Amino acid sequence: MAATRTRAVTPRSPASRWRRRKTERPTEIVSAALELFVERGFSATRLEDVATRSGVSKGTLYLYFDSKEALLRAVVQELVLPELARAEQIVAQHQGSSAELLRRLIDQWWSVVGETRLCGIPKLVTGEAGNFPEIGRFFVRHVVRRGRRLFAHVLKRGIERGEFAALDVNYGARLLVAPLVFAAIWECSLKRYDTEPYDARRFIRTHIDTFLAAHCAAPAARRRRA
Amino acid sequence: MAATRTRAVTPRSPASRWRRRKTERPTEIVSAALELFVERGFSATRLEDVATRSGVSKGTLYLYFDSKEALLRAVVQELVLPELARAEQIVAQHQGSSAELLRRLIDQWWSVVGETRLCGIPKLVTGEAGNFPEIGRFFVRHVVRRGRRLFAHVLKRGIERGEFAALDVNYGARLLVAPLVFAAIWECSLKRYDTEPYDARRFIRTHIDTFLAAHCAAPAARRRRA
Amino acid sequence: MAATRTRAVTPRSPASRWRRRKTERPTEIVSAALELFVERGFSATRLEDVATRSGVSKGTLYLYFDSKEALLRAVVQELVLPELARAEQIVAQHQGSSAELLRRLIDQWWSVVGETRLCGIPKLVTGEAGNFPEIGRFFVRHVVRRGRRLFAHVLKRGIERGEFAALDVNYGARLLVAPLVFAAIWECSLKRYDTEPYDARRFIRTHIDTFLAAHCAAPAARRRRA
Amino acid sequence: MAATRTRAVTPRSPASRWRRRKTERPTEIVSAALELFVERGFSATRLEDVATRSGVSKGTLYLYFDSKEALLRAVVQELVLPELARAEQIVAQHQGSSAELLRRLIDQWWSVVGETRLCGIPKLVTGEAGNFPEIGRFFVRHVVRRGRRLFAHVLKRGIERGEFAALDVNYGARLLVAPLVFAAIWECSLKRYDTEPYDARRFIRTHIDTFLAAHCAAPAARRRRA
DNA sequence: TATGAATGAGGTTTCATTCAT
DNA sequence: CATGAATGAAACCTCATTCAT
Repeated sequence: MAATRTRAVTPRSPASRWRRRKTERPTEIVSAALELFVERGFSATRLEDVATRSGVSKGTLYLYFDSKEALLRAVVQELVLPELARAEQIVAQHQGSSAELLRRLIDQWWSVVGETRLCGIPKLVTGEAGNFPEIGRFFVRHVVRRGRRLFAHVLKRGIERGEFAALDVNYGARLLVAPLVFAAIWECSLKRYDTEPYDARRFIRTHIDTFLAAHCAAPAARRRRA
Repeated sequence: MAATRTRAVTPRSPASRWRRRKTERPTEIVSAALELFVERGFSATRLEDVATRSGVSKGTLYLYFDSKEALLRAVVQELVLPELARAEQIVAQHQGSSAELLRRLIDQWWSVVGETRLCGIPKLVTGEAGNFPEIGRFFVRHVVRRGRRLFAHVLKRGIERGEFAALDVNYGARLLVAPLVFAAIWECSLKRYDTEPYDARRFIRTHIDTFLAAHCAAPAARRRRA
Repeated sequence: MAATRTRAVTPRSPASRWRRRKTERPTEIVSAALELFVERGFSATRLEDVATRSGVSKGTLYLYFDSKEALLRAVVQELVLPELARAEQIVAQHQGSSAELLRRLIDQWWSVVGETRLCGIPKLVTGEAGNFPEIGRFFVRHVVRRGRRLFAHVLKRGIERGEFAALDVNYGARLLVAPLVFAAIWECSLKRYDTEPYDARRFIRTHIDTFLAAHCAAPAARRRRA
Repeated sequence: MAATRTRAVTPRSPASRWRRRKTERPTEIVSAALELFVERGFSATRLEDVATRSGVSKGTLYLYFDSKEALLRAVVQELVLPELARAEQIVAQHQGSSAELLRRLIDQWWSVVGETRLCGIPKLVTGEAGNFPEIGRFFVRHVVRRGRRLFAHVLKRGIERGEFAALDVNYGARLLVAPLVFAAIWECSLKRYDTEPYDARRFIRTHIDTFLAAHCAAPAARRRRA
């Protein structure tokens, strides 16, 4: 067994180097850092590789970020928060049933997290939270709780509208999020080693179907249990 | 922000330092390694700390493990497989309803994984699978699939006995496992930074209740438990 | 008895420490490495000493050489081959008698090998050939055989011109080289412990005189020189 | 390129272990040490390998030798001196011509040095003399000079008997020894990498033939030169 | 602003030596 | 006498960070 460390790191778009403007630099660096942090983990990622992939020199990184840790912080801050804002907008603008809203929200989640590079964020943050408390605190406060509150809000809306059976929305929201996060972590870690058939979309559909089947107030069978 | 790196590492049993204990040593080392790998991540753990915590010298580690990677491999192999075997035994010996079996299995899972040091294994393995393919392959083959098969087997049993509604047991098993793994990862990563009320047992109960509410075929069977 | 290991290693040119000199660095490092490898042997030489003597830091070595072995390879390649080429040129351009050519060749050999730092190369290579087969193969192919061929060529020339008595030029060439190599090894190993009178030049003259006395075909040719 | 370090070291005669008596132990250890020092060099030889090959434990080595260096010293002392004594006896007892004596001496030398494990002694000693002055001094005083004196004595005998032309016996002796030592070093270092035809006996015969052709007083042609 | 050569602290790994048994 | 588990100093090598250009 040997750590897979020698993978070459190639610049993403060498052709466009000459026309890159300084304002875009930090974004490109953060983007390259995300990819490498996710691929290799924080400690195993060398800043030289981040530099190479973002098409700058090692020294340039320090013009924009004070340290490797600051780069990790920037990754979380700049790439995650905008998506959360968009999700909140969806909720704010939604008109139809709460079940439908939940489905849209979860679909959206998977589209922007599960199927993009953001996919690795959960693995990255949970992995490094112990060593970098500030990252952990920031992520819990500005991402985890904000996301949970969003789901809790939708659940509350559903209960108030008589669509969902009563339940503790705190735990309900956590339960809605858990398989999504699990799927994201799976996607960028062990999935590659598993040969059994797996379709992430179908997994997530099974999840939301199960949740709604259990908690939608409508069917008599369900109400009986509650 | 600074990485929390300088936490002192204290020997677990300083009294037993100078006795030859060839058979016990590897277990102690593996145990210390698990704790540190989980606390700090694989790369960030220094072998010197593993040595200190297990009460041996740096050189002694190499009497038992060829490399840091081999130590990681041993951690997974020696600490996880025995628990899986016990879970399989529970299933093999169970007599009552499948819903009951599912609850017992999940309770057991949380008792031995969620509430012990094993809690950190999922975070550890998913975090390092990318850099150590052999670990990833081993874990998928001998832990993930074996565990999934166990849950799938129980679901199949329930369906055949008319207790559960028909469903794809592959995805059903994955859905059963997901919140458990999520809870374990949460437990040893971000939980410490979240001040909102959270009780893991209750989260897991919400999960299994939801699953059974959605998938139990006969209302009668369900009502009996409630 | 104690190994003489703690000899101080002083930088060769401390003044030039902080100038960027990408092109000169490798040469300086190789040069320092040769000296230390010869003084102490390959294994006993610490890279830190090579760094100190060449006036760079430990890390800088790895900007230019992948490993300690690569450094040994560079030493052989960069310092030996140029001298061989010069010797071949002497042979190609020589006009006079073959005996004269042999004398010139051997004088030259001693001037550039026996009396310079290259003196230690035979000891170094023969000592490490067992542990580093690639070094051994390289040295045999590109140095030993090429040198032997050069001497064999001169012998053949002499025989064809009727200057030398017939002899197997393969063994003749080996016999010409042997005392040269021996003298070089002696020079940098045991000589320092021997108090008896010894003059390397005279030893080598004795050698070539003996060889020519035995193999020159025509007494006339020989007497002319005397 | 990688150092060939992982060669297995196997005990030489595992069957006879139980009947080994303590007086033989040191000899066996010294013998194993010689082989490994020659194969791998002094530094690269691990005492554990010496222990394994001589069929004892690592700790046992220290019952007989104070340190690794002491072992090296013992190797030289115990394996070389007896052979020198035998050579001196040959000279003392010889009756015939000096040329014949020289041939016998050189044949003998090659039989006991060139074609046995002693073959590696020159490489070993010249390689380590720099790091272990005591070894160097011992070897020069008790081996090199004693051997040289032996050859010088034979040359003097030949000159006095009118068999050899006059020559400085100091340099003559050195010249006689040089190709022998060279051949021994070649044998255990670079020879394995050279595919060209080579027969050590023939090389040595060429050497002694050349020497005698040059220095035997008999032929008129030779005397003229002298 | 951007570079990249250079640094040096700190990591993993090796192995001569010790010592309780 | 003999063992071999244990040690810890020291080696090779890495990489976040600096700074002259």
